[in-house]
Amino acid sequence: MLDVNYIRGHADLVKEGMKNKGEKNIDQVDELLKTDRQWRSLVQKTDELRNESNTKAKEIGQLMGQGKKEEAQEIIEHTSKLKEQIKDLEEDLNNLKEKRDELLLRIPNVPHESVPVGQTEDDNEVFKTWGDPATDDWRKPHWDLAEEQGWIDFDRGSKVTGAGFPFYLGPIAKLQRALINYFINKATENGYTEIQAPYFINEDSARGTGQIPDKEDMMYVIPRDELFAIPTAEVPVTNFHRDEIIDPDNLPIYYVAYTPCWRREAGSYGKDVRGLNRLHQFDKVELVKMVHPDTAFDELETLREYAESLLEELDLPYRTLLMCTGDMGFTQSKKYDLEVWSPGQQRWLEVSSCSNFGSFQARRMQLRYRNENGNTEILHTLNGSGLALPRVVAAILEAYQQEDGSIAVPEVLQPFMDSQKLG
RNA sequence: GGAGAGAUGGCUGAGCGGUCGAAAGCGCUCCCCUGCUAAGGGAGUAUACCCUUUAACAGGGUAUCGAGGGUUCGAAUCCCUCUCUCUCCGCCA
Repeated sequence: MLDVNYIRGHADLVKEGMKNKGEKNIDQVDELLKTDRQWRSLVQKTDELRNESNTKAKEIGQLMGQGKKEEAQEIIEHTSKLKEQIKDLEEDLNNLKEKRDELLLRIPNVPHESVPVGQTEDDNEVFKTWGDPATDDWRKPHWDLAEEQGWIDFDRGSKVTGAGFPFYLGPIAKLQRALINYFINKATENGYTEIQAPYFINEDSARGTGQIPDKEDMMYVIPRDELFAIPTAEVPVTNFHRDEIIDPDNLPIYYVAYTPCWRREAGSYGKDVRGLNRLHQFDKVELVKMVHPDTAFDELETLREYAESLLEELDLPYRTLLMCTGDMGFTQSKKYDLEVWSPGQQRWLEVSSCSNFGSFQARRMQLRYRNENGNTEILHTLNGSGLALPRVVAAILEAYQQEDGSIAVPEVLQPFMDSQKLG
């Protein structure tokens, strides 16, 4: 959520940002400002009446204390009318406030000036390419490899749960465990605090990070207990400090969390969902940062570089995209995507998304710090995958397959696998 | 799941219908005194929003004593609902 004060002063910038993000209801800004004006004038009126009522109530208290009951009674008659007026006004006030907040929640974050303006994924900027994407065509796609060996069982996953919930067996299960360990160890060596988070979240948390109201269809719901299965560790971990005021000495805060992630992925089809490309449940190691506003964009660069270093150490060719305004989503002000090269499929697969949300998430969740002057200020939040497992597994299977049909284990994972070969 | 107790400011903890945004203590900040690793004195010390005003400060008002609703001229105090915490029993990795 944006700062209303900011919108009041920069309505044009907000509208332009919405237009660039491909939002349709740009009129909402004007509607918001109108509602905000109405709300404020009513606040003023209501506060005045409340003031009068409070003053009279105190007088009554004093008169009662002095035993002047009759004088008190006169004032009581007057103030009981006041009370009704206040009640009416409060009802309007609540309605306006609700409408204002509702509109405010539906206005997206403004893209940073360094973000390229564009409409679709074709307008994303290739920020960087690393390694040599192998275009020789003898390599098999990972689903052939894994099913030949009986390492991933999609069919039994479908039987037991449904499509997109595979079983991983033997060497692949171990490989995933190795990746998780490698990712978490590396992150903690780089200053991140390891944190294990709940896998279900309540509605307030979903609203805090912006899954509600924008993206609620992406989540699995547990209606009986009014909970959601987490679509990413970002949600519980960022909400960890919700409604808190952080001591500036403790900034910046870095967390690394491994969790499964659940996403409904409604509307996906075809090659996008083949094999491990897109699942309803997958494992991910997530990085979350809470930082001083002045450092947020520098922190985004170090976050990106850190995520990139993981792919480099795994020796997997990748490219980094700077997402254009139209492709980056509701809550972000700037976002990079890291895509690993899948030689068996001859295509890029997204394995990390590093975003700066500015104060957008933190304002929703009242996540603040105390600045140099002792005043409270909204923190800035960032997060990035480091990394999402299944597509990394897919890339490893494909890129590390040898001519003799065996699959090598990336060097950095060998200590965790006690082996140089899979299987 | 059953029975009971509770939720107050950074912390401890009073208040149980009026002068309470809230005693006291601790902690923290500033000042004074004193002077050697201590003690004493004073002042300040929640958050959000609205208005006025400012370069910044500041001032006025409103709301908030777990959350929401109710009673009342007036609620931290009374009533209802919910959430959470603790104790005991049951169940369980």
